[in-house]
Amino acid sequence: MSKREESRKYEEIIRLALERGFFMPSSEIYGDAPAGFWDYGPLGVGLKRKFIELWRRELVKRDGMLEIDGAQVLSKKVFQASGHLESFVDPIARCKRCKAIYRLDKLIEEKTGIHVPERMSLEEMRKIVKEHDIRCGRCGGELTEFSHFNMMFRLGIGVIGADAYLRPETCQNIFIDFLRIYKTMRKNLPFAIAQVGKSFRNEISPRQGLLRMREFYQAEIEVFFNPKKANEFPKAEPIMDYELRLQPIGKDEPLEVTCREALNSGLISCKLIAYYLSLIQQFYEKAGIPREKIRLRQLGEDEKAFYAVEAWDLEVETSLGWIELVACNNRGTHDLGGHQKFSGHEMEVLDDGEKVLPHVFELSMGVDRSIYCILENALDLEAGKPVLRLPPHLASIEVAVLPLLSKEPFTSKAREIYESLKLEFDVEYDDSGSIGRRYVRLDEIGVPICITVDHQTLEDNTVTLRFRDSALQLRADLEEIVDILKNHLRYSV
RNA sequence: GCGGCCGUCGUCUAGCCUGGUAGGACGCUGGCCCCCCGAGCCAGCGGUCCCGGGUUCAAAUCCCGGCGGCCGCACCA
Repeated sequence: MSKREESRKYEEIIRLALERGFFMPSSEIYGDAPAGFWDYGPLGVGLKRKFIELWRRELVKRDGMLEIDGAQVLSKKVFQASGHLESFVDPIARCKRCKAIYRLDKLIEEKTGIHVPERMSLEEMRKIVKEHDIRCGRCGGELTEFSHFNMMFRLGIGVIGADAYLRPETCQNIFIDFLRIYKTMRKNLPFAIAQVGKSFRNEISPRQGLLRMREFYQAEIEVFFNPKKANEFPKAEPIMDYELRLQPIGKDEPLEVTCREALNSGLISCKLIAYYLSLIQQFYEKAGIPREKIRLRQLGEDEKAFYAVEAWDLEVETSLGWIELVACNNRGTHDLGGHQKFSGHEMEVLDDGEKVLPHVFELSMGVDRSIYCILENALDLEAGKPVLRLPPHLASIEVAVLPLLSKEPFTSKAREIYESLKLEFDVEYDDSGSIGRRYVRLDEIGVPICITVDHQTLEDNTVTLRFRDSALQLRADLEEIVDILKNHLRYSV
């Protein structure tokens, strides 16, 4: 694909999204609409719901996870304990003269070569700036307004305006609810808690549509386990021959290695992690992303989040490069340990008579980014007219019912079929314009099957089924329609 | 946040330089036609010209500020 064709793909997705109602900028009719906020339209909602249903099926249900739905506003202490108040932060300074804003740590490292650790105080940085006479790189002005920019949205609760924050990741609910869930849901280690919901990050410069938003959906899974038993994991046996696409630190390309090989060679630290990496890779294959466009890239020390011990990013290749869709982190005891310390509640649990503070392995998925990647992957521009080749089980509209001619008795018969299907399937009725025009329009929004009422229907109660991906047509008796649809639209494994 | 380019019906765009009634294509709606892959004909709908301010008799057009978009830099726990 040429560079021009690549950028065209992104533009085509945006055009399709705006023109057909997948998603749109929020507050777009007002001039002061801030960047990084997007609304899902009718077709986007359907796609997102089905994507999340697939996640629920292939991860939550498959693995017997518990699911919660937590508050988006959490107290200040939650983020003291999680480290976000201190670490989810960039040190910045401003030029007195030209008002340019600099990342202080980056500026110091660039000018002096001094490595600035995460925890260096503003005072220390101010001292270094003074000693080395670091000035504005643009105009040579003096640096001022040393401060931390925290990327969490701060809120004031109630009349006194008590400090609270919109969660920057959904998983903190899982950690702070862990104790009650453990005590009430009768689970033993290892087990997982899942949650899908909104998170909020005050990005400095959000760009590229659904790929970087200030308000976005995450679907997160936190697996609690005893670190001593991370290799005693019978569930992993059936996937030991499954081939992961791993890209370890220092490699430029992913390797196809079975879980068994990855474990034997020490690429992956334990069976538990190999198992969950397999589940997440399989999930994206089932969402229609070709294997060769998926990789699990290991993150080095400089790239990992402040809480991560071992980190793999599931990435998908698009016209815009490799996009990070899922952060797979071993968070160790960072979170339960932090909450134990700050709340005073003991988070240790009994495992075979032994008290352990569970370790946590997470699969933190970006839903909106995934939706973009699925759309881009599905969009076929080769045919001259765009065709959205979504997996049938992700299509917002599953079936369209069309009278061949927009007149009686075809329309009544088609409406009758539409009425009989609309509660069980996501169906649309369309009688506008010519049949060819309707097929093209329905292809563009990814409807996998059309049912056409034609002359023969009136004689023998059969209809034409027309398939999006092949453009093939076949006749079917109305009696068997429901079975055919169910078969074509079900999750394929 | 910085620099460059840009912002006009749902979409793509002409008009901007050189100020004077916002035009086209596609789409959409209705009708005719009665049609299996964007047919044709007729009629119609659709625009705070991104927002605010300034200059002017007059601003889509010129100037300033803001917001947004794209590209590059930076950022992306």
